[in-house]
Amino acid sequence: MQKPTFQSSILGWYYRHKRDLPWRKSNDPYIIWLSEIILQQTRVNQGLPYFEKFVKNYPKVEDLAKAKEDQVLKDWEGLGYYSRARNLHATAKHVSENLDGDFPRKYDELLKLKGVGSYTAAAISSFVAGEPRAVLDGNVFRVLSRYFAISTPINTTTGKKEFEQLANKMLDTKSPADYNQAIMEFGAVQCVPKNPKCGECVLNENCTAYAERNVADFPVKEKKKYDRQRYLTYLLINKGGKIAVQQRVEKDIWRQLFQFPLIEADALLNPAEVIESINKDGLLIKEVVDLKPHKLSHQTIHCRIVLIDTNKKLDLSIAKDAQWVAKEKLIEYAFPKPLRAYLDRKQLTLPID
DNA sequence: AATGCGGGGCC
DNA sequence: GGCCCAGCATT
Repeated sequence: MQKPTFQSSILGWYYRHKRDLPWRKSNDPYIIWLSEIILQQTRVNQGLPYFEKFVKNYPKVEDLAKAKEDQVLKDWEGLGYYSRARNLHATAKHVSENLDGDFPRKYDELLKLKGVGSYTAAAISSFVAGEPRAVLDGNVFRVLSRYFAISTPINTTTGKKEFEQLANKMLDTKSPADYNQAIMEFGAVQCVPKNPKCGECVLNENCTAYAERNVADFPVKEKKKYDRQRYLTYLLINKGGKIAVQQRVEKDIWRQLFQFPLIEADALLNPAEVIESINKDGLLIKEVVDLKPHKLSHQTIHCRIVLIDTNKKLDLSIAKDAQWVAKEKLIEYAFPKPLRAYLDRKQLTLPID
């Protein structure tokens, strides 16, 4: 039985090598929850500044509950997976209004919250209440699949079930908080996806994949690949110093973020096609800028910005539901990454007019 | 059971 | 260019 060895080795490694991360200083379920939502599918270094920002701007759950949704989105701008921010806000309101501000600590209660799944519920309940629930994230999948040389694909239902059982079996129920932190930290720092230094690993004596010299083959994952190409021609319409801005509402990427009126088609539109498609004369196209293709995990977005001058009398149907925002106020809106990057660059050079 | 959802860093 | 990351919700 190698379970005690596994546990003590990984815990010992953790106490020697753990990084100094701010959320580890807290035992407040609200603070831990903030960090966990931010870190979903996100590397620690990328999430860190956002965590600091949210703790500073919203020190208590009531502060987050009171905030305007668009402000929460603005604070989340650039972090991606924006449904996390919407669920974050909804849950803060729920806890503040229905639970008397008392943030849940038990696994079953946490699981009911929007945006909290089995991983996050296990993490919070074990960290703040010592509940013996094993976390199962990308790190744990990797460590366990290598240690036991398990070939079941981790992104299948059977794989998830098998690893969940194994993870709970390996859990050190005497110190679930430290053990959960330890195995994730171990995966993030030592048992890394590419080129792990197995020669100096505290688990290498009993690691099956290392013994078989096929560490790189784990974890096994069924790959599904397709890369959708999308073409967004944005109309940056300037009417007397104000810019047409609209909010995305459809169930699609960047929902609830802001943008300029756009035409999505099978290709980017050239200026003549833009004029034709909005069916207006008297527009002055001043500039056309193509952005570097923006790669998401599942699609590549090709963006073109067409700068257009118009006048007060012209009523463009494409900007019908838009609000007209002064250039200097654009900074207050949460934009998708490529548009924010464009606006930031523009800011450095010359005004948008 | 499968799919969609962001952005960044690494190789 | 592909892979992966302190996953979750929806269908």
